[in-house]
Amino acid sequence: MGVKERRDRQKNSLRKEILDAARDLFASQGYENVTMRKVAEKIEYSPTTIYLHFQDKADLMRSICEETFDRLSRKLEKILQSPGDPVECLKRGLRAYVDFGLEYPQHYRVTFMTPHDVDPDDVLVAGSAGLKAFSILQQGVADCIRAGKFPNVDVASASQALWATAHGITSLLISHASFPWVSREKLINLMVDSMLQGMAA
Amino acid sequence: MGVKERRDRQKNSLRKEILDAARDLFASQGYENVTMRKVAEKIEYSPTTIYLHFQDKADLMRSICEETFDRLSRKLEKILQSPGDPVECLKRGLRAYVDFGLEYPQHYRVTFMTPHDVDPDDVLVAGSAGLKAFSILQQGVADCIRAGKFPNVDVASASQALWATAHGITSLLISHASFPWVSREKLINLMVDSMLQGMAA
DNA sequence: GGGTATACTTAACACTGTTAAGTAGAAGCG
DNA sequence: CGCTTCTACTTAACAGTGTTAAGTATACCC
Repeated sequence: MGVKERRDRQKNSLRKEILDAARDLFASQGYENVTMRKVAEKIEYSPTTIYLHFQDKADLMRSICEETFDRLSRKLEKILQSPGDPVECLKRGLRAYVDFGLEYPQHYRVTFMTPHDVDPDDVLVAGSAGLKAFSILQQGVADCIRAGKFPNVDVASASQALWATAHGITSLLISHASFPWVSREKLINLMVDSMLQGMAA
Repeated sequence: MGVKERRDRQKNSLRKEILDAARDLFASQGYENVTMRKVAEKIEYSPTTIYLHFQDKADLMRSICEETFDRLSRKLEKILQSPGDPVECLKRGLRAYVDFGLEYPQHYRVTFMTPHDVDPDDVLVAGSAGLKAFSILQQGVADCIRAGKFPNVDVASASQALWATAHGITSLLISHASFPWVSREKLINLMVDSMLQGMAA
């Protein structure tokens, strides 16, 4: 019964084609400026074919964001589980977070800069890819606390504050790219260092 | 020649009616979910009438955001020019910034969480209302530096870092409202205090 | 009162995401 | 082989969007 398998393979390969085309378009033109018809034209199928593989436009974008954010999660895991001072690891993790956001601004925008929870059902589903990355950061914070590096703060507060810090600079650099920022390096260092120092106090 | 004046008055009053209707709708339903036809229906005019007073939908929203952010600017001016420790003033200013964003999430979203500068011409125009508020904060930072409170940091770096800090928590609370945040109070205090402490070090 | 400017509306365009209905062809089965 | 059924896909259409061009009634000016 290899027939069904071949069919599945074909179906999957078209799904991948759609994802590839959409990823390109979303990254270069932004979610709102990409139409289903544009994606369809790029893969040389009719627009409705996409709906055989994805529920709607948002679902298509979500799939792509999940892929991309999985890469961030893996990178963060590697960084935060590396040996050495946990605070130093955390610092490197936060930097990696910002770098990632700036490397995939469109994905970051859709995942973290767009309101997500009108529907209280899919709260967990909606930003799940992004929230997984956060939970890894949180684990890094927990390591620091366990090592006695952050007295007087709890895991939740500290990790949320550090997330908001990294998100603040990431999202502002994305939304106001042509603002006369000081050196990105300097800014990130100042923020991350100050915040980590605040946790350590 | 009071005729033209009366006409102007009438024209202005319709403009105000449009602004009032649109402000309501934008605040309650969000920019994307408000259509020109909805605004028109609310003021009981035809949709095209709006275009006699505003260039397009974005222009309408921009006018409203400018109004709203002007109120923030005035509030920040009052806070930052009040007597006492400039660092304490700055802290209160940052808190006011976050509170403002949470009070007008839709306005904040459009002004600060949406990319603005595809067109390099209207960089200054686009987020002008919001950027004015930033420049007032920057002045507060300058006061702190002048008072010798922030050694080892320059005005630009410090104010940008503090802006990003306030923006980080504001925008995350807006975009992920149903995330299990720790107490808002606690979070803002932790972030602002840590960052200010970092500047003071 | 006749001509002109003003304020507004109606109709339409080009486009969007999405769905319902239709079609060619392969698969399954006698 | 021949018939039916299922699968992958397309065509046509819907309801809606922001926006513009063309038309209309009314108030103003002389």
